[in-house]
Amino acid sequence: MTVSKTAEKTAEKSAEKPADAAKGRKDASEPQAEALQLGELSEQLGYVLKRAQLKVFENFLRCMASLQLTPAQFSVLLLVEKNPGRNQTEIASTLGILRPNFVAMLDNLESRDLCARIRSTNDRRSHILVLTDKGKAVLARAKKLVATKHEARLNDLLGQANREALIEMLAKIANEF
Amino acid sequence: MTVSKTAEKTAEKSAEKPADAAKGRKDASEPQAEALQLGELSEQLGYVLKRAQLKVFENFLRCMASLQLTPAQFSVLLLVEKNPGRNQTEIASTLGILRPNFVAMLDNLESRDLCARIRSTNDRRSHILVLTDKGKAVLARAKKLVATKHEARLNDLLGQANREALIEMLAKIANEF
DNA sequence: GATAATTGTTATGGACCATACCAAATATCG
DNA sequence: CGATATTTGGTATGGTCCATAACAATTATC
Repeated sequence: MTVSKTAEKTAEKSAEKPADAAKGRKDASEPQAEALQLGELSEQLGYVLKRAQLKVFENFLRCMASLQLTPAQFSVLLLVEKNPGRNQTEIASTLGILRPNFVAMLDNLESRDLCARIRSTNDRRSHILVLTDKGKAVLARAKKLVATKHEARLNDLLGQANREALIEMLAKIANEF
Repeated sequence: MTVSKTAEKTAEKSAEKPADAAKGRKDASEPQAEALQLGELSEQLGYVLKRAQLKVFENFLRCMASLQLTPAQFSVLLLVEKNPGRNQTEIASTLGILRPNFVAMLDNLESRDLCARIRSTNDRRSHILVLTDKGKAVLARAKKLVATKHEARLNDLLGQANREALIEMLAKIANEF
């Protein structure tokens, strides 16, 4: 997933046979044949979007290494904190997670004592989700890490105004595309 | 992966027991308890980025349904066209695809007669990649579809200037984050 | 009260990604 | 030159994420 800093393994030998293999090549201008042309690719929305997303997730994981939280887990904790008393279906579907896939995720968070399933008394089918005390504490630390080490990089890179414009445009795409 | 248009399966019954279950509830103001609060989630770069990326890929696949090209396949064809005479390792690594995973991808494109592997005479280990005539034709049609049905939507949604600014910012993130 | 719908869950398969390993071909260097 | 290391395409394999079908328990519907 590196790539952008490519050119370190493309080597220097191929794609030339005539009018060049007989010259007195020795020192300068040796390692050409490098650096592929991205061409129209760098203008493709999907391409640059995916690339940016991978980089951002990668950085997120590094920032959260001490708390061992993935972006998806972080979003679950955030949503449960903001919406206490909701069941699994509501939280999962809001995040675009299918209920079957949400089970293992919750098993993980619950085993780490970050959140808990509580049988609802209204509807004994559903499990109400809440954050444990530890979950609240971990989420608080996670927020600080994200704000200072992760989101702050966007400001350093784009500036406050551009950062907000970017988020807004992405949200528009996510909602109206 | 839908979500944004949620609220159609969250139902209308939970999270209320006192001071409401005895009223004369009948018509108006019935289905509350809807619409979870996204909260800080909508400001999270990674969250909105991933959401936007999924939407864009989804739309890309719809636009390319007639040609049966995924975003990854399209990027391979674009790169091979722009850089003829390169081998698998070079094309794959430029796209962030690991060589082992690139094999099946090429098998697919080659079986559809869109591109071909040619044993290099310089280095008989490597396979030079080229587009077939059919591959060039399909790519040409794909470009038109992407331009008119896919990228055009960005202009309709954000406007030309914002579209360019967005691509530029995403590229910056992909390269410097 | 019979039937339909919902909730959490399991099982399962596909797509994508990453690592280890291999044979053939080439590069490197004593 | 020849022994060793490196590179290339490939296979095998496992992990993660995503999607569908099916099921028991519970609740809604009529």
